[in-house]
Amino acid sequence: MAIGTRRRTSGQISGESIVIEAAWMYHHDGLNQNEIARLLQVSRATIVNYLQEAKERGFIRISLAPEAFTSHQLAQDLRKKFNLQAAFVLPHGIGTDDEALMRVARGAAEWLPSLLNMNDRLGVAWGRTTYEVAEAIEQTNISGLTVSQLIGSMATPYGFTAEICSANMAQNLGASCINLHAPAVLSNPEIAAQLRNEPIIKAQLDALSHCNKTIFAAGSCTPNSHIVSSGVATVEEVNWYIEQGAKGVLCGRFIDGQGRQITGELDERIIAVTLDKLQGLDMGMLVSEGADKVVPMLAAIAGGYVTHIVTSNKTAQLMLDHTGS
Amino acid sequence: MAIGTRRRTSGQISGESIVIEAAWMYHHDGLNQNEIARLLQVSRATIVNYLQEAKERGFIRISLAPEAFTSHQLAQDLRKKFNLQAAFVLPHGIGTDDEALMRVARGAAEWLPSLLNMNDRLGVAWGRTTYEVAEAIEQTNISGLTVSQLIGSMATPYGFTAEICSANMAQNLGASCINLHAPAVLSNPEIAAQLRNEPIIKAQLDALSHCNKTIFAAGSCTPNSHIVSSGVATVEEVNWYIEQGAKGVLCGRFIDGQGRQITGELDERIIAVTLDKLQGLDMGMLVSEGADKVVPMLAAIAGGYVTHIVTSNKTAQLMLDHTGS
DNA sequence: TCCCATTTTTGACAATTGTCAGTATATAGT
DNA sequence: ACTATATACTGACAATTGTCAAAAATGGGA
Repeated sequence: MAIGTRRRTSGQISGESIVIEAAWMYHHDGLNQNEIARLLQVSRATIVNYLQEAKERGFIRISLAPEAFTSHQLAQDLRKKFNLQAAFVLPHGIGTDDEALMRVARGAAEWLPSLLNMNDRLGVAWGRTTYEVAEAIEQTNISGLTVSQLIGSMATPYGFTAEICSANMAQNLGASCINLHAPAVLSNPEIAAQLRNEPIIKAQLDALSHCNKTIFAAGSCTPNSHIVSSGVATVEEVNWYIEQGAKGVLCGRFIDGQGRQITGELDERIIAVTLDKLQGLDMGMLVSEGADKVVPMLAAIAGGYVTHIVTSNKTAQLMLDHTGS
Repeated sequence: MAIGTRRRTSGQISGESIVIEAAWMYHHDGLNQNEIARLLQVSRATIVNYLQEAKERGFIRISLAPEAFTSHQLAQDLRKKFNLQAAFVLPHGIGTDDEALMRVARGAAEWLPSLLNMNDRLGVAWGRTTYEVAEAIEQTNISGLTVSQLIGSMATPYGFTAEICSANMAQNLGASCINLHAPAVLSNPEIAAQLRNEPIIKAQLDALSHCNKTIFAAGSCTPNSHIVSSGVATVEEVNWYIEQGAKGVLCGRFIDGQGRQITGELDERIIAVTLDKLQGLDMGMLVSEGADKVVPMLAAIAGGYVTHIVTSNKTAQLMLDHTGS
């Protein structure tokens, strides 16, 4: 058998089988490379190559068990204090805040597939965090899953759009994707209303109403935050919302400290899901990280949009320590 | 932050967080132990300890991607020839047949959880193979899953019973378990009939009828096979069934080359699911390995009990080469 | 406060794994 | 049949990881 699968003497087909064989022996049988080399009658260096090929081709999957991040004290505390189904708390690490955000995104990417079932309809928001989560998801295949884009697209300096967020996520989850083929913000309420009534857009917005799970980030609500730099709102508009008591941004909508939507002129011009559709779903996964996100996150939780949370231990601690405004 | 999570200066809680941190840095960030040691300000040997602790506590999961075993030529050929949903073909390896069986069992254990959805009802057969599969499943949690025992128990020289097979599997899948609290074989048909009518047993047998997925092995049908040594049937009984054209054994029932059940006196005395309940389900996973299992496996497939198959490349090749009886 | 049992960490050494330039084998083109 | 080119493999050396006995730190009792 071993000789029959020698690579040199074979085509491509059994050629890959010896790679799998080596990977199995190494990772399951716990043999070391010398033993495997002897058994398969090749040099040890070749085994190194086989193992690398197995890694590159994605045959070998290394993941950290979700329990490690949901079971420790900080995660439990979060879960209890905010009445969540589960909290996933990653080490913040010693790096920059940006590195911590990447960690949180990768953590969410690893956790998300295990929370999805066949035939779920997942709504996906837009933002740096969401984009990184989508990118970091490893290829899986959840049968019958549908991914929907919760907010229209913006041309941004960041180089990723809401469409790319949802499309990437759908791609990596093996899901079908419903995009919103519309800009997020229009210049006046009338054209926005017209667009919402276009059959194509109407159908897409309708599909959003039937999402049973969502993933989103909490946006901070300050004149120098993402909502302004991405061009969704002007500084004046944001200041107006702040005056009305806005504490955070969710899918392009402003919310107060209790998570209630604050409606203003801007809301008439936005093409996005309405917040009432996001309350009380089977799952609402809030993925955010950073001191500036604490208040928006608490607001989102208060509004009943959140059942699962992914953040770092640093941010989690700030959330627990936060004394209600 | 790093200093705050130092182990020496803390209780147990943040003590485990540094273990997770090290594991994350190593496996996700791709740092080596020296870099991690420097960043966390401990010696490299300590990092080794942390990583081992993470491994032991199951924080780190290494698995081989199912695609590696379902996508290559042999698996595709099996799938097409026998009209299966999927085939999972593992390397037989250079070891003994017993080692190959263990591999196949572990392969099935790794594949099974990804084929189960919430609220499934999984029927579990009995045998060495089934036992090893159950043992090898890593702890997961499939919500609402129910595991049912397809055949009553036997006291065997092997030290495992049908109850242990299903209980272990349920345990490791985080499922609830319906056991059949009855012996597999009784001394006469009358007492078997009485037992089947006992309310408790009746309810349990009834539950079996509602399984939508099953996992089982094909038993060979010869005087020196498992079915005799386990005490289910005598040599005389097996010989009688062979004369009637029996080619294999499934859940204690004899089947011919087309997978049709051959009924005899013994069937009256057995407490087990009836084979018609196992046909055309959402999933029927056949896990078997060895040259002597080829004919029984083909019979089981012909009978429509099988949608998924797990075996070795050696056995798979024999199945493909087999020229009809 | 000091001491002792236990746990955690460490440094030095051993074993394993990764790299890379060079060699062997297969494949395609004339 | 004979090169040219690409692909797969190997040996020697470098880097990383694992082991283990000894040292440091912890946490209770006297």
